[in-house]
Amino acid sequence: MSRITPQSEDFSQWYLDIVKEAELADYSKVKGCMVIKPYGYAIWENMQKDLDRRIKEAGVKNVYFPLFIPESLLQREKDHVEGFAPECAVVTHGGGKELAEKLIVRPTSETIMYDTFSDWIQSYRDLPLLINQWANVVRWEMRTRPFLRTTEFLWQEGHTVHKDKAGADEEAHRALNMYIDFDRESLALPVLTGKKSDKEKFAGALYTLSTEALAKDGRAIQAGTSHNLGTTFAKSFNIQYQSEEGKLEDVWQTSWGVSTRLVGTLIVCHGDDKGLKMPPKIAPIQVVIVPIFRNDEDKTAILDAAKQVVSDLKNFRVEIDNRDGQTPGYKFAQWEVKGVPIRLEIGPRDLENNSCIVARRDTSEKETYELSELFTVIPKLLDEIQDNLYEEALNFQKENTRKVDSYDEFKTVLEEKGGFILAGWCGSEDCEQKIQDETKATIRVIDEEEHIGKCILCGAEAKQRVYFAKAY
RNA sequence: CGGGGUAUAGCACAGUUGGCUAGUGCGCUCGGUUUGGGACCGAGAGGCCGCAGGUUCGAGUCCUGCUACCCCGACCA
Repeated sequence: MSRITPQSEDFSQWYLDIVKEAELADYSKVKGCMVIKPYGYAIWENMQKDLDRRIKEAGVKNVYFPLFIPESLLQREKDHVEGFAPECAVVTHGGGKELAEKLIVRPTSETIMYDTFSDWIQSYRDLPLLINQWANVVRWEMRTRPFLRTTEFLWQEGHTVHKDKAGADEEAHRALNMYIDFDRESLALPVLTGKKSDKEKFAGALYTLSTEALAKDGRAIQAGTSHNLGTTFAKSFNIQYQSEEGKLEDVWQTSWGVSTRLVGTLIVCHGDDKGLKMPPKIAPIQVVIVPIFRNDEDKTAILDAAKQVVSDLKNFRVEIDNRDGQTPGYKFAQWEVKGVPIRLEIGPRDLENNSCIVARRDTSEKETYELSELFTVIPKLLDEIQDNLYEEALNFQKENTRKVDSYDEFKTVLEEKGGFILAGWCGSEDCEQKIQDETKATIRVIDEEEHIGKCILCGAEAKQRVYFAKAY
């Protein structure tokens, strides 16, 4: 097995090495698409389970809508279609004949869902409508990278319908907070949150809220978004309800989602030169046992001890690596690439003392424990590792978030350090665009809506204070 | 769509001014020695050299035309 390129040498190559060496995914024969392998899929599956629980706790029901969207339906909302048309895959033939109406492979499901929502909703008693879908979507992006940007990706899209702005605002923020909690508690990821600028918001939305993580190469990565769609789609898709007063009113809507990009986010935020570091909460394997033996007697005794450990830790995801033909050193390295939080080494020396070696992936520390105390030690250690990963990521984020007062300083920090840069902004799209053209940095989120200070580019009174960064 | 590159075994690559039998490392199979930080020895299996033409006694190698993929931009979860 080849070694991994160090992060400092070529981050992009390092990333691709991890995806390959940790057996997360392969390139597929279909351009821009990937084959997600069992280990990579298991990570996504664990995220899915965790998030699905949170979604259901909020009273949101799962549904499934078709993959194909009739072209006319997608075109119903002007801003939305302008945003998505260039990246749509289109089906023109079916049953050997040219279709009377082209079908768009969904880039997102607003249009096809909302056309149906207009039938589902008549009265204020039908609201709020809280719907979620786990699905695949296709966006024909020009440049792709496994997990971080693929032509086809898996995601969760929540779609809710409310009586008024207050209802939609509340839901958009509830979803955002759900993502913040999920990122923190399960993925051990600290995120920056806030509103997007108008230029960066979702096509057709009133406003977009975002969670932004910071990769170890200093670039921002959008982890999740939550949109207040206002009444835009209500008007295009004719979704109205009769209020208590008997009047017809437009509904207010939200949509929110996270994707398989989160798997890539884990890699770029937690990974090191040895490979991936999986947060215990969503690690496919939380503890791996590597038995070490010279002969068959040792092997039998050690495997028996290992099986006892598995049963002591039956509430955890524990695996015994009893493969023949690989040396322990090889196995150690391989499980480190895959980011397994805890490794147990059990050999003849340990067995004599009824003990084993416990190695942490996050700190590389090794300690010896009695076999009989593992059932109390391991759960504690897993929590500790989960917390430690969050702390490390948080420190990194803090160290790489800087405030600047001038454009020169902005450019210097961006070039030399990267990370999030806090700066004043006059609110004009011209300045935003110009900064992007000159530096490649974009506004990730708005920090303060009202701000006293100057726009770093034009020097006018700043309306807002925003976080800039180069982004994935 | 611009700029750069690559195409040879599952993967990473070498293959000279054309030369006869297609190479190396990793991985894989078998046998043995090993096993506490990516083991070693030996024996094997595995190829339409991206596709189509052309030049030549002879093409992986030279010429022409395709096609695909990768990297850097523009677009974006």
